[in-house]
Amino acid sequence: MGSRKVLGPSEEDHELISYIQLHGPGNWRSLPKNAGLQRCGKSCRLRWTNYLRPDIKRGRFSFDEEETIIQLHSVLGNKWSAIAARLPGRTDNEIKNYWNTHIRKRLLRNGIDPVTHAPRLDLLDLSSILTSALCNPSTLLNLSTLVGSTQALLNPDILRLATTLSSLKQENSDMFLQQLQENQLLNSLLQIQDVPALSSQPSQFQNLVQQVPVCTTSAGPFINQTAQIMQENVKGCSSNPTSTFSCQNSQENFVPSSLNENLVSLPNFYCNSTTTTDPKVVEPGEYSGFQSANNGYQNFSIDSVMPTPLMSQDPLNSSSTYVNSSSTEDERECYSSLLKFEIPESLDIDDFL
DNA sequence: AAACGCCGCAACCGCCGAGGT
DNA sequence: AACCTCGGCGGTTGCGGCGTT
Repeated sequence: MGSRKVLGPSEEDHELISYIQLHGPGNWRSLPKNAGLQRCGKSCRLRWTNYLRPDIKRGRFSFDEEETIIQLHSVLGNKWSAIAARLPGRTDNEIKNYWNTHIRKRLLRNGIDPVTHAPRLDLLDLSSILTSALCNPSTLLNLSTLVGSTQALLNPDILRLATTLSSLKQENSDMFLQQLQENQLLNSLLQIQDVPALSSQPSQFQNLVQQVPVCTTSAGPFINQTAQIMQENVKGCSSNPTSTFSCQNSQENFVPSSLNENLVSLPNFYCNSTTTTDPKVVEPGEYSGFQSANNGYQNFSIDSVMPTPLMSQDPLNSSSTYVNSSSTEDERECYSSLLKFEIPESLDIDDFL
């Protein structure tokens, strides 16, 4: 059993299986001695738990399993054994390998940090750009130049935001800066990415958004629109106070999503940025909690500003903001499917909360 | 067709912490 | 408190498949 890429049980495996079938797994340290195996106990245990166990499920991960892994990983982190406990027939090692070779790479390709499951703003350090450009009047950073030079890497909506902020700064920089600092709009914009925290404390975030007053400067309409959008989003996320994770949709076909119903929503950045003219139609009964609550804002929204998996953050493929509905393999990778998500009933949420 | 490089996967190793004695 | 056993995790290894040159 020492050689790799063993597709079938070796003679040593048969001995191990026979022994465990007779005596049970029991004491792994004494097992190889009792079974006459030239292995350490740990090696036997790993071989058994990762390969020889009769309930091991072989073959490619199903899409449901993949979704479950992503969802559980977003909550549990690298606790592979805990994730494996929720995936019957799959081992922690198998899940870990699959994560590292497939899911992790795909999340990275889509601009999602596989560790935090948050959008990777390091690809576009918007916070530092905006802070530098807007909160430090002495800075002579030409944002337009910067935006132009990085245009190929950026999401169009982010470009629009940056350009708007840049022009507003030029038109009325002092007043806008004052408004910005007073209202902490920037912080609000940046904090919105912390969706788990937002979801768990929607009221605080709503208060923060509602603190944004009506503006009378040239930046006013922009800020008002932003605040309105944020409020729309927050309403969706906070209208169900009993749902810790859920992010309610404003659409009529909203399906309540609470842990009590074994449904767990992905963080908000998994939401579809429905900038397309043909938004995903969610059938009644389908889980729609991942959809953006700001469907009315197709040209500008917080959701569309903040990177999502549906926005290709891949510098090599930044041509489209929309869902890539291409090949079969890519079809599996299409995060639109993540809009529909269900945790198996066996999942004990309380265990890891 | 052969050589080469890349990638996926199964398996292993070292370290560490938890729990029991 | 010290020791032992077990289990978990991150990282690595090595083989085989596949595509490219």
